[in-house]
Amino acid sequence: MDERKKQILESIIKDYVETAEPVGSRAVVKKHALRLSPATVRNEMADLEEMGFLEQPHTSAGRIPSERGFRYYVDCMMEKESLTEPEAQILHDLLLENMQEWSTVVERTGHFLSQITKYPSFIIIPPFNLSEFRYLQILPMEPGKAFIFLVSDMGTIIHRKIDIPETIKEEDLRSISKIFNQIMRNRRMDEIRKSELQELRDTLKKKRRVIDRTLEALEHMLEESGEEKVVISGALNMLNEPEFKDLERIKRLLAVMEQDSLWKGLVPDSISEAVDIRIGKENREESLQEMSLVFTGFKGFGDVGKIGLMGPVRMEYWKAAGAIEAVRNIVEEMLKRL
Amino acid sequence: MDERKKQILESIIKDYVETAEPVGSRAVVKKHALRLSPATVRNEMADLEEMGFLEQPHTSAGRIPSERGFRYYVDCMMEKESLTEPEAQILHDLLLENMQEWSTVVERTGHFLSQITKYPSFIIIPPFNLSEFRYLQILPMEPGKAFIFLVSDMGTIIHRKIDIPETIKEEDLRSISKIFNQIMRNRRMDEIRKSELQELRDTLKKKRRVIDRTLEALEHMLEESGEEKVVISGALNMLNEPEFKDLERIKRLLAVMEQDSLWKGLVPDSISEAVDIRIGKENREESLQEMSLVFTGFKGFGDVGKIGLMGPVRMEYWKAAGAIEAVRNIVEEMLKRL
DNA sequence: ATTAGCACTCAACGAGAGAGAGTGCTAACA
DNA sequence: TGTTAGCACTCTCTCTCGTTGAGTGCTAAT
Repeated sequence: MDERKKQILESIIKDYVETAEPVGSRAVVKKHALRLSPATVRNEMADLEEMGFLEQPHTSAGRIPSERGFRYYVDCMMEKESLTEPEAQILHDLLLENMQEWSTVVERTGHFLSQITKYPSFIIIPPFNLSEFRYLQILPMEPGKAFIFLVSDMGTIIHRKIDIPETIKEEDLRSISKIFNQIMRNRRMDEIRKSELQELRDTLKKKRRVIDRTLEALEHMLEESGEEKVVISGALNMLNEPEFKDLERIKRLLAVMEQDSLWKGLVPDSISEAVDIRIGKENREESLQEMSLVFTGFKGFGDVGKIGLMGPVRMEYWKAAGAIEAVRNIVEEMLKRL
Repeated sequence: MDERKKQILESIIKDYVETAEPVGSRAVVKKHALRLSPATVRNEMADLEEMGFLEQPHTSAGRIPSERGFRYYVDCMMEKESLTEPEAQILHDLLLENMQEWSTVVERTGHFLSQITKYPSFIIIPPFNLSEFRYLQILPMEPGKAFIFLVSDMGTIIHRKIDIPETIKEEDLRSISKIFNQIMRNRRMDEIRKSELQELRDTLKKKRRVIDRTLEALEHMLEESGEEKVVISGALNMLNEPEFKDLERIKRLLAVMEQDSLWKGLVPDSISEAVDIRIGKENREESLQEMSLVFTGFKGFGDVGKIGLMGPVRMEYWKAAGAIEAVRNIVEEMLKRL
C-alpha cells in the first residue's frame, strides 16, 4: 500500500461520500490535480479493487469504496475534524443553561449533535438504579396521600404516590424519611438489597403502615428504573441521504430506530477513551447492517452512558468522530464541575 | 340528494378509503350488489360530480370523493364506530396501571390510540402553569444546595435546584415552604402574581437569602412551564398510506409533525363535547392541507387538553372519530375518579 | 327512467434505440 | 519498467412509442 494508492483511495472516498456516485478514474485525476493520466489511475484502482478496498457496482461504472476500504481509511488515514470554536461555544452555553436537569442536558446535547453533523444522534443513558442514592423524602399531600421522592446523584428525580393513614403526622413522615436516608445514602441503587429494607421494616414496627407503603413503592420504583433509556434525535436527517430514497428502506430504518431494545444491547460496556466506529456489516444486528455507527462512552459519576451518531456507510467519519469526541469531552468536563 | 345518490356516494367513499384507487361505476354495482346497471350509476356519478362531491383524476379513470364529498359524508351520513369491548378493556387496564404520573398516562393513551387506529395520534397538554398549585417544598440536599419541588393538581411535578446559605437549618426551610403554601395553595399557577410573591418577600425579611433564591427559581419555573406540550405517537404509521409514497412528501410531513409550534395554535380552545373533524384544506396551516385531523378536547381538572388523530384525507373517519370519542370518555372518567 | 352498445381517452407498462460514462486491454513511449 | 494514448466493449439510464385495458360519455333502444 504505497503512498499513491493511499492518495487515490482517499480521493475516491471523499468524492463518493460527497456525491454518493461511483467515482471514475478521470474524476480522481481532475479533482486532485494529479500529474497522472486516467489510465494509470485505472491500473491502481484495479489493484485497490483486488485488495478489497474498492468495488464496482457494475462493469462499466466507476468504483466505490468497499466497507473494508472505509475501514482502512478510518484506521490508517483519517484525521478527525473537531468542532469549530463557535460550535464548541454554543454547546458550552447550551449546557450551562440546562444543567438543572440531567434529562434535558441529554436531550439538548443530542439535538446539538445531530444539528451540527446532520446525522441522527443517539444517547444511551444508564439505568437510574445504577446511579447513587442521594435522598429520599416522603411528602404529605392531600389527606391520606403522600409523594415519595427519590433523588440520585445525577440530579435525576423519580417519584410515586402512596396511601398513608390520615392520622399520621408530618413529623413522623420526616423521621421515617430520615431513617431511610441513613441506610441508603450514597449507595448505588441496585445494591440496596431487599434484606436491608426488610430489616428496616422490622426496626420501625410502630409506623408499619407508612413504612410498608413506602417500601412497596420503593421496590416498584427501583424495578421500573432498571432499564437503560435511549434518546434519539434528528432521525429525519437520515431521509436526506440518497441511499434512503427507497420507501421500504426508510420504513425499515425508522422502525429500527424506534425500537429501543436494539440499542440497548448494541454498544459494549467499555469505558474506553476511543471513539468506536462500526461500519456496515460490522454491526451484528441485521437491521443495522446498511448503516454505520460512530460512538463513544462517557462517564457520568462512575456510570457509563453512550453517545453516538448513525449514518449511511458512506458517512463523513472524520466529521462524526471529531464531533462525538469533542462533545463527549465537553459534557464530561461540565459534569465534573457539578 | 336522494337515497340512491347517498348510497352510491357512501359506496365510493368506502371503496376509495380502502383501496386508495379511483372507483369505477362497475365496481360500485358489484360491491354493493345494486340492482342497477353501471350505466345508471355512471349517470348518478356524473350528477354527484356536478354537485362537487366527486372528482375525476383524469377523464378515463373512475371517481374519487372530493373533500366536500367527505365533508358531506361525515356530516350527514357517518356512524361512528366505537372501540370494541376488549379494546376498551385494554385501555382501561393500561390507565389503571399508569395512574401514577400524568405524563405516562398521556404517553400510553397516545400510543394506544395510534396502535388501534393505525394513524398517528397527537395529544396536546395544557401548560403546567394552567393547573392548580398543590404543594411547594424546599428540600435540602448537599450543603449549600436545595431542591424546590412544585406539585400541581394533575400530579405533575417540576423541580429546580437552588443555592442556599450553608448555615440555614432544615426547619427554616420547612417554615418557608409552609408560608409559600399558605399563599399559593389551590391557586391556578398563572394567577399567582408577582406582586403577591413580592409581598411575601417583604414579610419574611429575616430569611431573605433563601426566599430570594426560591422566588427566582419559582419565577423561572412558572415561566418555563407556560408552554403547551405536544406528544405525537405512531408517526410512522403514516408511511404506510399509499398517498405518501413520495419521498419529498414524507419529508415535509414528518418535518411538520416534529414542529411543535404548529400544533399549539392548531386546535381551538372549545370545550365542546363533539369530535371535531378537519378535512384537507379545511386546515389553515398550509403544510397540513393534504391531511385530515380528527380530534376533541378533554377536561383534566377544569383545564382543557386536546387529543386527536391525523391521517390522509382518505381516512377512516368513522373509526377515528369513534376511537377518539371512546378514549376521551374513558380518560375523563378515570381522571374524575382520582 | 334505465340500459346496452360503442367510440373515445388516458395512465401504465414494456420493448427498443441511442447516448454517455467508464472500463480493460493492447501497443507505443520515455 | 512504469506510464500513457487509443479503442472496442459493457452496462445503465433515458426517452420514445406502441399496446393494453379500465373506464368514461353519448346515443339509441327498451
